[in-house]
Amino acid sequence: MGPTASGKSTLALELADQLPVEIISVDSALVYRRMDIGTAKPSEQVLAKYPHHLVNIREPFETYSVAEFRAAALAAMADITARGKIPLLVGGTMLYFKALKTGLAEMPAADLEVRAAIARMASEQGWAAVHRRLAEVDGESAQRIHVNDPQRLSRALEVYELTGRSMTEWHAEQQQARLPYSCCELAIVPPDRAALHQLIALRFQQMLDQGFVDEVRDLRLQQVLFSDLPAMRSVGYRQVWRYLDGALSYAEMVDAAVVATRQLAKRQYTWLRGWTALQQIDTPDVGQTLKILQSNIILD
RNA sequence: GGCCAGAUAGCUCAGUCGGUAGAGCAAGGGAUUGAAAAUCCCUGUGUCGGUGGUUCGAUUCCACCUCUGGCCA
Repeated sequence: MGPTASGKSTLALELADQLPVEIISVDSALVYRRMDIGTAKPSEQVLAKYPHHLVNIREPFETYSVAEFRAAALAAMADITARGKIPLLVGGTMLYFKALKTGLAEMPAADLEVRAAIARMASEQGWAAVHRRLAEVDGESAQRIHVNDPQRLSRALEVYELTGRSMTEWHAEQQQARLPYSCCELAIVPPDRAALHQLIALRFQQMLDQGFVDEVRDLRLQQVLFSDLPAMRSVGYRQVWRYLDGALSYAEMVDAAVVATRQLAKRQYTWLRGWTALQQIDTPDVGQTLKILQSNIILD
């Protein structure tokens, strides 16, 4: 684990050179095909040499979810271990790691029709009305979820509409998932935030040099995409989209994208600070990482 | 060189009829259960350009200076 631009991918490849591992990507953006430059996806050559699971498995107009990730990751882990290898989970989508570690309640998947109905209610009566409605059917969730958080309000009400039971009830029933593996939970946590910020700006400039704007332009030409698709809301893609719409100048786009990346990194730090049983390293150092893995008896 | 406008938070700017100031953005902290690179919540930020004057009291009024922009020469 680790914040964006901390060197996770490179470290993973170096580990793969020395250990019998297969990489499973834990990343909500790498799942999308044709979103390569802006997601800092490993090159085709690298992907060919080092098999990556859960990369390039969706079209940009499709959705993905933490539940789909969890199921696919568990399947990949079973497959990899059955072949006598070690799964190496690498990525920065902390909710996915969390779901893998502690499981998910057995609630139904998203339902587009119900979501549309809730969105209609919100546009007609406001999100405060949705919040009041949620309070009627699931007081605990209504208390937990802020009135201004449309995404969570919508989901909580959606679960009730779909099942007639509150999200709170579903959560209460959830059983602790135990992964049938011994795990080493390791994060790269760069101690110098300012240095990481510099790296983030540098990396975005490199993405632009590699033709990131053209990548987004081509996506818009080739597929029917909307700015509110999850894929197009990703860091960088959202800002380039607005630039191509003429809503931002080039300089504004660059600035906004770098800012959004910094803010992503900050949220990742927050996840990591609260992570229990976390091994931490300052830099993506292979030697140090191998030592930590050995002392955790992961390796024989 | 002259005239005009400006100088206030990291940035863009508002404001104080004279009682030492506040928005947005940035930043920092937090939340996070099928959209999570998402979506939210909380919190500061300060020699109010410098020096003098008037005043009980000046960031606010006055003078000079410095810098920036515009116009004129």
